[in-house]
Amino acid sequence: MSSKQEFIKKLRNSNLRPTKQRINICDVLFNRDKTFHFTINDLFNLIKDKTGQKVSLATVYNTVHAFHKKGYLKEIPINSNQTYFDTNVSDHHHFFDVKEEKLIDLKNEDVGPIDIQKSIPGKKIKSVEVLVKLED
Amino acid sequence: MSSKQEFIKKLRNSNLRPTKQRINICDVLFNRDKTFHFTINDLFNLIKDKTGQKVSLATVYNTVHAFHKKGYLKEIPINSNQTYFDTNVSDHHHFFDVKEEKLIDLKNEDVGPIDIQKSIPGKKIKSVEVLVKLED
DNA sequence: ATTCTTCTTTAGAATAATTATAAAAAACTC
DNA sequence: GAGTTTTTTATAATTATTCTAAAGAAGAAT
Repeated sequence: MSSKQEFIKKLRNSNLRPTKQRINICDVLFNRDKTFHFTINDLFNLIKDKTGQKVSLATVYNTVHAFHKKGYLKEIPINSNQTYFDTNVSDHHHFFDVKEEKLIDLKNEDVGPIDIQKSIPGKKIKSVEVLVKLED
Repeated sequence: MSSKQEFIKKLRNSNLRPTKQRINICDVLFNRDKTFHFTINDLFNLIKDKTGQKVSLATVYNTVHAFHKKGYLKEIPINSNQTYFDTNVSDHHHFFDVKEEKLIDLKNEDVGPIDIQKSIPGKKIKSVEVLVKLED
């Protein structure tokens, strides 16, 4: 299946029609080997750079949120003025280089199993995220 | 030592003069048994409620940031439009009840040791934070 | 205590990320 | 192709946070 067909499938699954703009967003997001960490603003600029076509900021927001809701993108819990997303939606953790404001993946093996020994009645665990901040 | 004397000490250590406003902020922050998780806006409103005196938002921001810099407050990495702080500056982790937008402390024993097996040349680990999201 | 200097408070303006709006354009249905 | 629904877009609105500058309070020196 060509990557364009995959994009269309992802969009349809997310209840989005496959428009030119959204295909361009997909092209930047999913047409890559390695995991991709980004802010909306990063993505907005990369679309212009890579596809030569401008997509409005509102469309970028809407599309990213739809993908996030569907599970094609993961939001990374981090303190920053901007929200960070990750195309790697598997269960994994992150380094955050505070100085450079850059994220680096940590494989699950790099951290080992995390066993939460406390529970809250009526609540279940949705996710466990480890953030390792790095300094020089 | 009275709590007021402690507040003054904390303020001096943070390079802040002990003003009436800042003492009121300290009163809400540090005059309590349990750990306190808050946003700036929470704190701003609690000062009015508890002390009956209004402190300007700018002063709350400035004071909280000075305490954070000095290590009297800890910032909690979490995805939210607002920044969360914690008066418990010891090494510990958090539950986050997504629905209620509420944080709950996890003792270190509740999580167990976290052994990061990967390292980045030239960088050292500043902190390791575990965030466990809860759902119903 | 008085004067002088430095720091602080404050309201309001500025900034920046995000969300909402509504009219024009594109996609889909028949 | 005609009609309906969705989408895009520029722009406005919202919200958290930071900045600013003038008036007030704290600290130091006398």
